[in-house]
Amino acid sequence: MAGASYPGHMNTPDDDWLRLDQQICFSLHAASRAFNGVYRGILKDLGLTYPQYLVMLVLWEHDELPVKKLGEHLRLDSGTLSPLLKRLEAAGLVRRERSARDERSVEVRLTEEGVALRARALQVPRRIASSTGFGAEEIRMLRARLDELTTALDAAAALAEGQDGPSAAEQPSGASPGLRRM
Amino acid sequence: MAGASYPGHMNTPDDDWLRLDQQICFSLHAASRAFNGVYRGILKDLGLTYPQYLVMLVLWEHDELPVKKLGEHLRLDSGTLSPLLKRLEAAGLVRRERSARDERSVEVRLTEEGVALRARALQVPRRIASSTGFGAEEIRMLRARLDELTTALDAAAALAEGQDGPSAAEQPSGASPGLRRM
DNA sequence: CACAATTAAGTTGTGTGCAATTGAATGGCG
DNA sequence: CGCCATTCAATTGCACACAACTTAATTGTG
Repeated sequence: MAGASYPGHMNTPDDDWLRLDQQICFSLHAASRAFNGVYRGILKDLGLTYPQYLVMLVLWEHDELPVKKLGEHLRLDSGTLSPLLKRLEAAGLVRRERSARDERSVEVRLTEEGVALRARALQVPRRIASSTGFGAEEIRMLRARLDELTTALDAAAALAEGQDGPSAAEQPSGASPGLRRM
Repeated sequence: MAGASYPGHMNTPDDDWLRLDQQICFSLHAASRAFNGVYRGILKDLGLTYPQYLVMLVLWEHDELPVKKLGEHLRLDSGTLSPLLKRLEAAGLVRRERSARDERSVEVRLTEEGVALRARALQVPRRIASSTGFGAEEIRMLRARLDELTTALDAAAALAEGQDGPSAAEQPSGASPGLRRM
C-alpha cells in the first residue's frame, strides 16, 4: 500500500471515496470481463462470441424480432447490432429481411441451423454456473442487485443527458424522474 | 413471454437454466455498460474515458509503475494498455520511459498535469455514488460479491485453458467439480 | 561465452460498444 | 395532396478487449 504522498495533503474522506470508487467500478468491470472470458472459452465450441450468444438467447425465446426490439431487450443500438447480425447471418444462423408492412424495419429470424444450435447451447448454462461456484439462489440475488443498479444508473444517465447539468447540485427530485423519453 | 414453441419439446430444467443464464449474464453485462455510460458522462469533463480513468486511479495510488504491474492491477494486457497509454501520453497526463535497469520494461509516470487532475477527480466518486442510489455499505457488499465471482471465474477459465476439454462430454466428476488447481 | 527459453512491450486483426451522421420510409398536419 | 418531423437501420469514427504474433532484452544452462 502506502499510496503516493501528496505533499500538503491530509487524508480526507474524498480520498477514501476515490479508493472505494476504484474498487467498485473496477470490480464490476473485472467481473464482466471475467464472465466474458469464461463464456469465450465455452462458446468457442458453438462458434459464437458472448454478445452473439446473448442475441441468440433472445431469438431462441422469440423466434422472430425486428432489430429495434432486439436492441431494447439487450440495450444495444443498431450501431452494435447491425454488424453483429451480419456476422450471424454470414454464419447461417439468422436471416434478415425487411418487413413488408414497414420497410424501415428489418425482421431477424432464426434459420433451421440457428434453431438447431439451441440444443447444443442447453449445456452452456450448467458449465457457466459450475464455473461461478454460485448456486441458483445466489445467482438470482446477485442478478436482482445488478438490475437495481442498472435501473438506477440508466435513470441517472438519462437525467444527466437531459440537461447536462453544470455538475452535481441537482435536486434528487423525490418521485419518479425516470424515462421522460422513449 | 410465451417463448417459441419447440415442437416435441417439453419444458425441461435445461430450458429454465437457459433462461436464468440469459438473465445473469445479461444483468452483469448490462450493469457494466450502464456504469460505463454514467462514467462517460461524468468523465467527459476530465477528458478521460472510463478505462483511462481506471488507469489514472491506479497511478494516483502508485505514482510510477511499469506497464506490466499496471496490467496486473487492472487485469489488462499490453494489447489494451499500449494504445491507451499512448493516448494518455498524448493528452499530457503521463510519461513513458524505458527502465534503465531493464530495457524491456516501460515505466509509466504521472506528469504534473496528471497529478493535478486528481484534485478534479475527487468529485467523481460522489457523483457516481449518488447515481447508483446505493450507500457505501451496499456498495462494499456488492463489490465483495463481484470479487468472489471474478475469482471463481478466473480460476475456472485458467483451468479450462489448461486442458481445453474436447467439448461437452466430460464426466461430471461427482463431487466438487470446482478448482482442482490454482 | 554461446544459445535456447523466457519475459516485456508493442503490433495486428477481429469483434464489440457507442456517438454522430446518413438515408429511406412513415406519420401527422394543414 | 404536400411537407416536415420522426423513426429505423445502416454506416462512420473512435476506443476498448483480447488472441496471436513480433521484436528486443534478460535469464538460465552448459
